[in-house]
Amino acid sequence: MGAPKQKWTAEEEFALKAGVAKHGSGNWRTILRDPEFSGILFLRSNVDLKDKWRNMRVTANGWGSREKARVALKKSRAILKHDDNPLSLSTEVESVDDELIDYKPPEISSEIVQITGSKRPVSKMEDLIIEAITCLKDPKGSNKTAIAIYIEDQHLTPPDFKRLLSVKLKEMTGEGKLIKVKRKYRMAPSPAMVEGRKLKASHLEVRQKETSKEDRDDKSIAKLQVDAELAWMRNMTAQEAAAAAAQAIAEAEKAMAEAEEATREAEAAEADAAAAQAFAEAAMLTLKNRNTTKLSECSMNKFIQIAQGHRYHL
DNA sequence: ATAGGGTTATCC
DNA sequence: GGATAACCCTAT
Repeated sequence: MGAPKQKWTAEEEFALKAGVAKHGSGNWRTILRDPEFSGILFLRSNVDLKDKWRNMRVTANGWGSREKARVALKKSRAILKHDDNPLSLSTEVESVDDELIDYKPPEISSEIVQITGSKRPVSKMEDLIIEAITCLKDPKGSNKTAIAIYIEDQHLTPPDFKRLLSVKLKEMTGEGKLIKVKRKYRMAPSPAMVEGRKLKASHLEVRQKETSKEDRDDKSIAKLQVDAELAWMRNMTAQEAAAAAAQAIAEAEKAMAEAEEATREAEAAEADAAAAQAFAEAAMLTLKNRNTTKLSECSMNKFIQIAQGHRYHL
């Protein structure tokens, strides 16, 4: 009753080879995060990549199977123990890498960890579905189309994505991970949810504080636009996200004040754009200066979308 | 997070 | 039923 085996496509294999060529064997997570490959390998986890690479390298050689390869390796290790020349093994092993692909050792890249404007890589379809349902937060559940649109919005997806989604939804429903009522899917209840409600309740206090602040006079279109974004933030469920948002709002309002200052001399339309951009920048700065891993997936996605909406990129 | 041993599904 | 590929488990 387990999940059906998902065979690797030629395209996926190619992407894996290219990924190893670029980042080196062993840097599976890095390969997965690379926008160049994430679109193709988005269904695979880092462990999947590792396992596949193992399979590929054993079949690429004379050894027909992993078992034989393992035995052969043990043998050569045993020989090494009594051998005066340790190089005999190392050359042999290195050639394995070189034969399969133009393998480049990982170089120290000084690239800053970047969350670019492009879609984020992920590992598994199941995670994507859970993320979509959670973020859509429809109490009655979300239908397949809504889930598909959400995921396609956030991530690069292959042509047969909808079919894969259908298969996975059915599977997860069968496993009891999802509840399906009238073509709508929602998360199956779990003990952890009790905790979630408490967090949501405590967040209400944060929300009300913010609301009073926003009710200030302001007819600027930019302000309204920002309010819409703030409205979303007030709906965030995760406590961490609420904390981050509160700080982002503080930053944004400061930025707004400055932007409005500029409005007096500039054209109104220009000012709106500047204010909106200032907001995105402030929100992004706030996020960057925080431990972003603590943020919920939903909030991160939404922030990225806001930034993209303002054509602002990290 | 990765490596490697172990297990299961699938194909012949 | 064995070989293989995909998946799982666990130590580091």
